[in-house]
Amino acid sequence: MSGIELAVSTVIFALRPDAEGRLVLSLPLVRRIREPFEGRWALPGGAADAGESLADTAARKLAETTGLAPSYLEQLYAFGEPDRSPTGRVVSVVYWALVHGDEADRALEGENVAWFPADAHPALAFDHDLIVGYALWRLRTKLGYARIAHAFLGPTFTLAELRQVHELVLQKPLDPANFRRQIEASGAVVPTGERQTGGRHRPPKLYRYDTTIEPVDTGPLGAAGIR
Amino acid sequence: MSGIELAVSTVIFALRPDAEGRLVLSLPLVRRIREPFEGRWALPGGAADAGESLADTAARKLAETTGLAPSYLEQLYAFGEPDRSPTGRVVSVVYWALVHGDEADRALEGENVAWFPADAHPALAFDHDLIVGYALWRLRTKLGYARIAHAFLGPTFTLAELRQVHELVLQKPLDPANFRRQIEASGAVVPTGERQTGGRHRPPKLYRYDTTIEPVDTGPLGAAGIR
DNA sequence: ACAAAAGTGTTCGTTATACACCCATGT
DNA sequence: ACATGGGTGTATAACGAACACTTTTGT
Repeated sequence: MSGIELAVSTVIFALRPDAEGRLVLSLPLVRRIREPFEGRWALPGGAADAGESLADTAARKLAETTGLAPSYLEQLYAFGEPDRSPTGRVVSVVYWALVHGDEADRALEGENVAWFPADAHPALAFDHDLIVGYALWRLRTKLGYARIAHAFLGPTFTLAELRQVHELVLQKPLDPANFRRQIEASGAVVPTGERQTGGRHRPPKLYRYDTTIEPVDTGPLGAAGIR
Repeated sequence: MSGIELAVSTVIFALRPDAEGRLVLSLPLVRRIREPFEGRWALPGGAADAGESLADTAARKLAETTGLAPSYLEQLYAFGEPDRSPTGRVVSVVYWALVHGDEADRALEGENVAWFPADAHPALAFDHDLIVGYALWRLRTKLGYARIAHAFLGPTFTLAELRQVHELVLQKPLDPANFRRQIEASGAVVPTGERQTGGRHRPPKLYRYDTTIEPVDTGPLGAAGIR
C-alpha cells in the first residue's frame, strides 16, 4: 500500500434562519476533538470505506453528523497536497451537498456540531477554508446555469421563493419579471395548478421541478457525478 | 490503512497528423502487460506517490510514458466506484492534459505506447472509456469559455491556426471573421508585431498569449487546480 | 491578372436588462 | 379603498451568427 490515507469530506449548504429570522446561506461544521487542530472547526468527513462508493460515503458521513439527507450531492475536487495534514499524507475527495430548508431545521446541533453563515465562519482546520471557498464559488457559478436551486426548497414552491434562493446565494437582488421569464423559458419548472393561499396579497402559483429533464448537463458522466 | 489503493491517471490530448497528414485530436494509450485486462489499451498512470502532489504525479507519469511535458494540466475527476477494478478497490484521481503539437511529434511510441484518434480508440480497460468520454466533453466545453486552445500551439501562432484548433476540437467550421472578433474582444492574445511569411497569400499577423491574464476563472482554487 | 487567405463592415435575430403597468387578494 | 406582492408588456442594449466586401500577398 502507498502510505496515503484516503478521506471523504462534504461541504453542506442550506438556507437557515439567523437570530433575526432572516434566511442565510449556512453550513454545518464539526469541532475536532483530537489533535491535530483540536478544538478547531472542520468539515464533516472521515476515512473512505472500501465497500462503498465515494458518494455513498459522503452521504453517510453527512447523515451521521447532521442527521440530514442531501437533495443534491456532487463531487467537488480531490485535495491532495503533500503538506495539507500535519499527521501525514491525506488525500480528501470532497463533495458538496444541498439540503432542503425544512430538512435543515431538523438538523442535529450540539457541542461539537454547529451551523455557521457560509461567508462568516471561523478559521477552519487543515485547508478547509480553501475548500469551503471553492465550494461556495462552485455553488454560485453553477446556480447561474444549472437547475439546482430547487434543492434548497421543498417539492413545491412559488417563483418568489425560488427567486429568493437565488438572491440569497448570489447576494444580489433580481428582477422578479425577468427571473420569471428566465425560469419559464428554461422549462425547469411546471405549474402544479394550485396556488399558495394565506398570504396578504394575490396568491401565487405553486410550481414543482420538472423531473423528466436532467438537472444539469454533466456530459457523459451523467447521474454518475450527481445523486 | 483502509485497503483502498490510490492511483493517478491522465488523459493527454494533442493535435497530431494522421496517415493523410490531416491533424486529428489524439491521445496516447498504453497497452497493459499484466492482468487484469492484459493486452487491452488503457490510460497512462499508476499508483500515487506519498511524497508528491497529485498533479506532480500526473505530470511525471505523463513524462515517463510519452516523454512529453504538458502545457496544460488540470484535475478531471476522482473515480471510485467499488467495482471499477476486478483486483480490488482502486480510487483513481484523473487529470487531463494538453501538449503542443511539435512536442507531440517527439512523443515516444512503441509496442506498448501508441496514439489514437480521440473519438476512434479501441475499447479500453477498466472504466477508461467513460473517463476519456468525460475528458473529451470537458475539453470541448471548456474550450468555449476558457483560454486553453493555445496549449495545443507553440509560443506564437496566427489566428487561423488558433481557429483551426477550435475547429478540430469542436469538429465544426467557425466563421473566421467572428472568431477573430471574439478572440480580440477576450483580450487573450497580443500581436507580436511580426507576420508569418512564406504562405501563398497575404501574410497573417503572429500573436502570442497574454500571460498576464489568468487562463481561466477557476475561482478561489486559482493556480492550485491548474499547472 | 488572379487565386487565396487576411481582415473589415453591416445586418439580423436572439437574449439580457430595466422599468412601466395591470391584476388579485387580505385587511 | 388600498397596500402588497403576483404577473404582463415593452423599449433598449448587448451579443452572436451570417455574409458581403475590401486588402494584401505569391504565382
